[in-house]
Amino acid sequence: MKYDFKAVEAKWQKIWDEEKTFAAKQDFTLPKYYALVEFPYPSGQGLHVGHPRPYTALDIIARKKRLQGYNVLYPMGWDAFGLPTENYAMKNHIHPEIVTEKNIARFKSQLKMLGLSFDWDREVNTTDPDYYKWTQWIFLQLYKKGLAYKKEMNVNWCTGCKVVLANEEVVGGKCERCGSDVVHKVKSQWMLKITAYADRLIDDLKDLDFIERVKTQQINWIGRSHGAEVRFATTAGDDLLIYTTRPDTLFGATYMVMSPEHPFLEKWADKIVNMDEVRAYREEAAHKSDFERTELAKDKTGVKLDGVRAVNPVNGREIPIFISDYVLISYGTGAIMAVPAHDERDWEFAKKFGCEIIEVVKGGNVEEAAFTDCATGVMVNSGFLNGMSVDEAKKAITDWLVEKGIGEAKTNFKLRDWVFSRQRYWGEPIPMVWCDHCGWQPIDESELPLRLPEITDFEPSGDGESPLARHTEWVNTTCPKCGGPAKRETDTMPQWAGSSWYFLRYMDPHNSEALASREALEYWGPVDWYNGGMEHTTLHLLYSRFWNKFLYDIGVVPFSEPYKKRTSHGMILGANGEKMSKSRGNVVNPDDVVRDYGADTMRLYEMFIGDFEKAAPWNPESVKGCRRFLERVWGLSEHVVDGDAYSAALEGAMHRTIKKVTEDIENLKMNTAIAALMTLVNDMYDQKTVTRAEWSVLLTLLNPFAPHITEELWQQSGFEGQIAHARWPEYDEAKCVESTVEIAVQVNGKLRARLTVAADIAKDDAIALAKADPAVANAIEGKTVVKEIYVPGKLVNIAVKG
RNA sequence: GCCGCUAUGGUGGAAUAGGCAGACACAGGCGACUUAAAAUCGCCAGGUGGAAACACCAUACCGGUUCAAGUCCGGUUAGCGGCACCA
Repeated sequence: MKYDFKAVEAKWQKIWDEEKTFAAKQDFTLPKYYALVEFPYPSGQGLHVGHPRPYTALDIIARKKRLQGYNVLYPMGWDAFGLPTENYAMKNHIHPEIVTEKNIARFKSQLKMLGLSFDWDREVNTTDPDYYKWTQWIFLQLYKKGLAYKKEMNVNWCTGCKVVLANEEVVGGKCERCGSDVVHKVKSQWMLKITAYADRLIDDLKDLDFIERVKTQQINWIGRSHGAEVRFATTAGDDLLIYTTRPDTLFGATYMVMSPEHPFLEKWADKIVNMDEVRAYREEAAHKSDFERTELAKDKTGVKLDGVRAVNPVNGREIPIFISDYVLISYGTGAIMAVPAHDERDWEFAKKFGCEIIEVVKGGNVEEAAFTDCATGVMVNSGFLNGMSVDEAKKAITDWLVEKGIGEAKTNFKLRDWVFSRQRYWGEPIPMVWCDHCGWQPIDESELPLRLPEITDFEPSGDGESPLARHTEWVNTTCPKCGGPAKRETDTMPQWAGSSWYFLRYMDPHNSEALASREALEYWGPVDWYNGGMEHTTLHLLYSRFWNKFLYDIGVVPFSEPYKKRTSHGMILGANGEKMSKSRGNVVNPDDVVRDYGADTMRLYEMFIGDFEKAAPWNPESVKGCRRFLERVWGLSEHVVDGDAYSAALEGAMHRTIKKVTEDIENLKMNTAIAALMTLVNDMYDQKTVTRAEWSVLLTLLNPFAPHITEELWQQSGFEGQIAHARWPEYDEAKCVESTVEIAVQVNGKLRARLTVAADIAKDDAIALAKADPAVANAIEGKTVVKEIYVPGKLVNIAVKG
């Protein structure tokens, strides 16, 4: 019979659907496994060949775990709020809700076509009011704990999307999504206090099984540094507070620098003689874009304050104060002590402005360059610190500062609070109300979900106001506190809101009383294995860890980290090795691949394409090889003979393959697992016959990769039930080794012969046999044997001299 | 600038913990079947030289450790990613 993949795949997809074969069981006594892939944004373009790579990989994990007896949760849903849908809706005059519905239908049918074993009864959709009710509920809890606040501030404004962006969404001065220029704008914004979790977001990474680059990227992004805050007296009266990571160099502080935006400048306006110059500089700095500031990084500019000086607290010396845009108002205290001898930026500035350079750590030549090595230096010119190492001095000076009441140890972070307002329609309404008497008030939880009003004019106004602001009938409401007239918040939440907790909803998706029941959370959580893109490392992944920790702190969730394990897949590139894109004309459509070769071939190829973590180019020719392999498996069914044991010829190969495939799947090495299965099939063809025992094992091992064909062959071969309910085969370690092995014989590391010997041959016998080989004898003749090495089962190496 | 990762045939990629480099495929060559082609099956296949046996060279480059290095160490180059005036 011919392998009719279309009929086979349609048949089994229908059966799985009708029988709910892959639904997670409600039996909380079974061992559980929660496998998760990032839910997609249902774009208008439909599925891309990149999507199935992680979906198939975790599908294989999920299917294997089921065969191993686990109750598996492998869910899927839709991260459906967002700008592309809104933009498409505007262009085509269709409501975003309808666009979303259409896109989801398309995505869903494409995912089903791939035979992915998702539990479709647990599908979630972030734009469903029953879902975003809980997104809003979490926001209210954040507000009640003081972790959501509204603040007027300088924010990133995308000129393309006409919307405010979080720091995480700005890449190299451009919008992460559309690539447009990002400018600064002062706006009143809802903020989430992610910085309150900065320490824990770093420290708790330690015990997680995340790939290393994810951990380092999050650590870098959070950017923790340890140092001290020190108060410098000034002749203006106010003390100037600074932050430094090098308090040990305090004796070398020869001037100070304030950020041009520092609030003291205006306060000191009557004392600063050259205030005009200061204001002019500030004006200039404000007009520089982020890009310009970076470009000019090398060339320091600044203005010296005339009329105000600071006092170095360690020696009472008066030192000058400058303003310069190399000091950022947003980090630390917005002012620094400058130690030109031991900081490159300060050194450069000092050279340009003729400031004094005092060496306080010996080890370099501070006239030539700043000496920044902390490991080897010894303190000099530093009073009571002289002779100490840098580390000793840091501790000693910090103690001294505390004792004198002029400073203290301090930890700082690069991480900023999360800008949480977006001036767009297609997002969750922020459930807050402004009352002129009572200020910001949360709406009552009983009023959730606060639904998006049905409007037709959802174009952004461009003036920084949300489209919702135009709808006064929705905006005007009453104050939940005093009952007086009030206005709703018209900004919506960012796209990252709904995805910050979706993994929790899957555990109990239809619960109307809570985001999920306690029992479901306790049983299913945390996620055992989460795979997703590296581009989400400092966005979704960080945000969702933050929300989960918050929900843990308020007792809603019983685990403090949402994901035990995190892996990441490489991109699938076009055949020319470039990123797939319409403009490059190298896009491969999964529909075409499935139509021409079938879902099983597509799945197999996606896994066989290469190292899962690395990018790999799509090779249309190579797809055929995977199809050919499945044809060979199909053809093998004609060679099946009775026999409930392995044949002698294949026994070792069977055990080895089971071991290899079992371990490789667990290590995400799907490509070598498939190679092992190919080798086994080749061996089976060499044997001409396959026993039913061997056949059932082959089908089971292949099932997670190619579920349709294996299900069909299982049924045709008369095995009981569905293969989806079969048991994963076991292997016997002892039977994985062969009784005879081929070993290599080297002379001075050079291969001279190969010998077939008993696997358990003694060292002396192996060496004697090796020496008896003519080629080896020839190579060692007349020379002195210095050393003889025997690596069991691998090789003999004879080292000779002369 | 700082931190991290990567480099293997014509191609994608294998190679546990230092132990036969190139598994498994793709593309290619030769042969069988066929009127022919496709499909399928069998064989060959890192490079150079040689009819062959065989020899030499070979995991980006240079050096080191070792009986033995793709793997470990030092240096260089190229590419990718992250951070980037964060005091």
